[in-house]
Amino acid sequence: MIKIYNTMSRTKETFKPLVDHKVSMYVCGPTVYNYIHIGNARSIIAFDTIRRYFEYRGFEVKFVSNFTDVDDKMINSAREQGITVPELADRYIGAFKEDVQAVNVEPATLNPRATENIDDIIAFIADLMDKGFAYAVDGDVYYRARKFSKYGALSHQNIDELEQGASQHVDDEETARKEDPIDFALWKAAKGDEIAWKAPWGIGRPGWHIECSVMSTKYLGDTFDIHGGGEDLQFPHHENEIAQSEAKTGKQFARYWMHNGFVTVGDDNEKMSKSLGNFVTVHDLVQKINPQVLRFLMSTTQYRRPIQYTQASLQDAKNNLEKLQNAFINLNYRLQGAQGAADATVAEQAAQLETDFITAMDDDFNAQNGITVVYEFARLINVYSEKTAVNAEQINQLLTSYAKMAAVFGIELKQIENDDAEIDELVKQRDQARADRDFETSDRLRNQLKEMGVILEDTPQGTRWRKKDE
RNA sequence: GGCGGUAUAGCCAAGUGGUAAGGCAGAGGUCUGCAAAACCUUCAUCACCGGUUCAAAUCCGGUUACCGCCUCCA
Repeated sequence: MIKIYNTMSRTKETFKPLVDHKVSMYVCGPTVYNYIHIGNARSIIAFDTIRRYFEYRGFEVKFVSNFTDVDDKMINSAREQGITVPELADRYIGAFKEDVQAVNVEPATLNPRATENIDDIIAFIADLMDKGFAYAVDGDVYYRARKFSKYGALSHQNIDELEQGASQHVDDEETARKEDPIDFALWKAAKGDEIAWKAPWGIGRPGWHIECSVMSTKYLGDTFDIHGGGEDLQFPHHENEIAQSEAKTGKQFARYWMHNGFVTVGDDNEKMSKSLGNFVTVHDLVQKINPQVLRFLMSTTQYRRPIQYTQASLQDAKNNLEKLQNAFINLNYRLQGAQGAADATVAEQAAQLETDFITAMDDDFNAQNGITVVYEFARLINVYSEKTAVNAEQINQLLTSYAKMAAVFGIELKQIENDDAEIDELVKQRDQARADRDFETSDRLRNQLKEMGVILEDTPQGTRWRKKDE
């Protein structure tokens, strides 16, 4: 039984999908006006891990994540760069896809774009106007938040206690146009010659919140299983999505609300964000480090907990990842000449660990406990690897089971593939020197290989080598 | 002001009543010609104060510090 912490109820609830063995998920995607930073990546990776775990447990997942490809920031950024908004969007959607692929995120089932759904958005807004939940003022359209009685239920806010302008992001001119300061924009009238579409109430573009209501219900149905995003989206974004969607359909919107914690930086553990300027982009980071290390750092903390991004945490992730990879390599290496009988105790222990893994992950995707089981599996494998007699079939079973677990976290474990004749030759020469007990020569050769970034490992089955990963 | 979250070893971190998982780093050891990899051993009384209980990191009350949201944000 998978349990999910539902932000709406603030408790862990047993997950019961709308349709047996299927999960429908919608996760709010980025506004594509620049590269994503590792805080954005955290969210994407957290939900990718959740999605992968559902798949591990045999669910079929329909995963929809949008691109916000028109808004103020898009318009301003495009203007500054002297290109059109669609050009800007195409550029950064391309970059987004490269970045998430680098950290091994499975492609979404669908990545709808706001601008490709304008007709649906207009129809949705028109419906809200008909139902009395929306009103037009000088080409803008606003939602009457107070009319939706459950407004504030998700974030557990009382409308009357919300402090106006606490975030210092209110626009006084806009507030003056609204019936109530709490109302939010569904449609924004075009200023000047900026990108715009024609709607019954005037030329303009959709507000931010409406696109998610439209695209999620369009592709997943009026009611779907899971809606996710960063915890900063709880209010107002997700609150507004609920208000819009449920006012229109009269049905429950998302059934489980999941929110991931932030990546924090600096001594005071401040939230990483574009507006604070304290961010590291995935694009830059993966030039410097193995993307798998970033993936590992991001996916092995429980998704609701914050992650501290520091050099030390990165180094930690690198060491741990290597440890897991080494176990795979060590056992894989024993495949050659494996002729022993299977070990029943080992098989039993492996089965137990699989059960432990499920127990850990079923509890609201507790990755920290899940990864602990993977470490234990690695130890089991290493111990087995050192046995004099091993069984090929058992090796394959262990490796498959182990790799499947690791894959939930987006960790790809694979055999080292060496195809460098020059290195092979040097290794061979060193082996000969060792056989001749000419250790001066063998050590010289080993140092020479080290200079080339090659690590040697002498095992009872022979010497093997691998490139040192920076 | 309102709502919420954190505080566990040098670092990361699990743990919601029964006597502190796991990983990194460190120390010692095994294996090795020496290494590497791996394995074994070792390393904390849980921010503070008070209370409930046979028993609390875990429950209650209070204090302190830090973080997030309150119409840009993952």
